[in-house]
Amino acid sequence: MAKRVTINDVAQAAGVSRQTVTRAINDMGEISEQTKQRVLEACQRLGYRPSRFARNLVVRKKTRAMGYLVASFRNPYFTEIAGDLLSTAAERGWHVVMASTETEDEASALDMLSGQVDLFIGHFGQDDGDLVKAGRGLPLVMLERTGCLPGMHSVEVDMREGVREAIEALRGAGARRIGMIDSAYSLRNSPTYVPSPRCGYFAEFAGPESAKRIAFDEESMAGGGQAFAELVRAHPDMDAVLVFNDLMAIGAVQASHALGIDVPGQVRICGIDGLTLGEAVHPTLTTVSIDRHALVTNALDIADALAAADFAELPPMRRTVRPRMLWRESA
Amino acid sequence: MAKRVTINDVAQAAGVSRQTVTRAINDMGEISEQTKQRVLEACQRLGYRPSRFARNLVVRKKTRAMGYLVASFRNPYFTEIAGDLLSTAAERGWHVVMASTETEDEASALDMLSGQVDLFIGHFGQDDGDLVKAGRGLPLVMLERTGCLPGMHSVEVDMREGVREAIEALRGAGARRIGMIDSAYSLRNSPTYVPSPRCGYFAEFAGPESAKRIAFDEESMAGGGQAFAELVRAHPDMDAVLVFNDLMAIGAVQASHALGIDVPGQVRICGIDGLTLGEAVHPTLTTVSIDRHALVTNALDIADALAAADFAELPPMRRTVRPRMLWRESA
DNA sequence: CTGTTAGCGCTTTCAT
DNA sequence: ATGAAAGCGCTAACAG
Repeated sequence: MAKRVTINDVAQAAGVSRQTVTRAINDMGEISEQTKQRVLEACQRLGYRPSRFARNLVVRKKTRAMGYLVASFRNPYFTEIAGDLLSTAAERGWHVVMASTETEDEASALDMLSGQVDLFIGHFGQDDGDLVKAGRGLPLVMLERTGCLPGMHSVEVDMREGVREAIEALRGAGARRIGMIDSAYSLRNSPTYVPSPRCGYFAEFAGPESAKRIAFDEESMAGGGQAFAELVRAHPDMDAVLVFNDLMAIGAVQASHALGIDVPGQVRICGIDGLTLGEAVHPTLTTVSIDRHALVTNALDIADALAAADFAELPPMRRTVRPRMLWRESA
Repeated sequence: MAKRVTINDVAQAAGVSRQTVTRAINDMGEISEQTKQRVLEACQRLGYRPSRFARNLVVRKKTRAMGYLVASFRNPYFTEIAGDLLSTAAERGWHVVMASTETEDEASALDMLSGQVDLFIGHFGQDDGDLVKAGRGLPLVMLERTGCLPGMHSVEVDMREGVREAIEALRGAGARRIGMIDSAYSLRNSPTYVPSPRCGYFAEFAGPESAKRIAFDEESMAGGGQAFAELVRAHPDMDAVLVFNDLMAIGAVQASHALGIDVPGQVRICGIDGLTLGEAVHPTLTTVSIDRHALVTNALDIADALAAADFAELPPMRRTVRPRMLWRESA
């Protein structure tokens, strides 16, 4: 590996001092146009690139950076959050370094980014201990989950309340035999299916006999369609279904056409998330809407608080966002 | 602004030297468990966070970072590219700092990131000059566009060929009076609508009389639906329409239901992009598909080449990706 | 207008 | 097992 071209090399080549080189490349004035050109020409010739680390080290202006772990780029729920986070973070003077945990595991993503950022934000799935270790002890702002270790902060979504409201609303609309389509996400970490928290709340509020009407599949439109077909076949009398997320719910709505099932006449479908995309299907998707903007804003408030304390370990901060029913056509 | 807590402060507080602190916080061994604990406790107490800049400055391992400007998080085309870029970049040892240019303009995004990254990648819209200036002369890898200034590299998509093929295919399927739905994006920078390049190719291949059958609207499903309605009203005899992108095309397909127009029987609809989402509508969307993965891979090849040259100014590199028809049901 | 001096905060030798 | 010295590459503050 050839030695790096530094400001000294350029200074020497141009026959000036380092300081003059600095003045030229940052056009700071106090330099004659002639020498400036000579210096810039030397930079060009030597292929000089200033070290961003050296510069940031010496410049007082503190640049704050957060690492954001994106769970999936295939689910608009996460990309909408990413977009919101990016623009809001920029407004508040944050840089956002992103990593995808779709292919890579969370720990290695944290590990990779730990030298580049001041804190992490994301929807985390791994164990608390692994996370702080991989993150080199940097603060973590956890979305839709609570952590128990020091340095872990969180923005929760009160999904228990959301599910309760949805079940109640479906009942109010006349539904009697409600089913649920759950995510098979747990299969990624465990050999056997474990109901998601959302599914747990469903069981809690929909009553014990409804626990039979549960199907699970991968978190995609196709998965949702699949599970819906399965559920309808096994329980022809089912008159409503709560779906783990909108992506799967949209798949269920699509599948209903192929299966010749009238929605909401025969079966009511209710998703969770509140995606805009839910308006693109027929019938449009009724859903438990999560306020993504509030989620992001709360997370950034925590980030700002941490920054104000120079990222020292602070007592855990917790915020909660309350979802609300978004009544459209499918239920 | 309180002075930053440095390694020296910790060393002093723990009654050891800086090096010992380094050993403790990076668990490097050659240190007694006892002093290590004492040092870590002091770190905790003082709220010490190592400076990532100082560390990166002195560590030999070079970390490479790219700035990626995302045009929109509301169009899956861009988020799919983002996801692909993120995972591929991680594999190749790159960090990706992202900024959204949906709310912020490109120049200020570049300016903001210029101190944090080694090069930029993105779908750029602004003038070459503004871009290099805002990017502080860092190399730019432009997606679906060519730049003329030194330091600008690009991965083009041969959309002229793509549109030619689409028009030909529509003609081959029997279409005679083809229209186009264009993006109104130009209105963002100019006071009056300017046809996009895609629309230019359309005019070139669809013949002069088709130039009357052009409508434009914002790049969204709603915009596509709007434009489709407008076009159908003005030209009831139109038998096919090429749409600027899949998002708008999906909107057009949705609108066709409301308008009672049979697709493809009455009007054939062909999008551009090749989104997976095109399979979620009925009828599924025929489209000119762009290989996003190839786009990203080519961009990263260029990035790697630049990194290999320590980001010195290299002669412009250009790659081209060829789109291909993806024949589904809507045309 | 240009050069000199003095660090930024950390890790790497190399002693001890 | 610990400490001292020597920078990493750059810019701020002052001289001249």
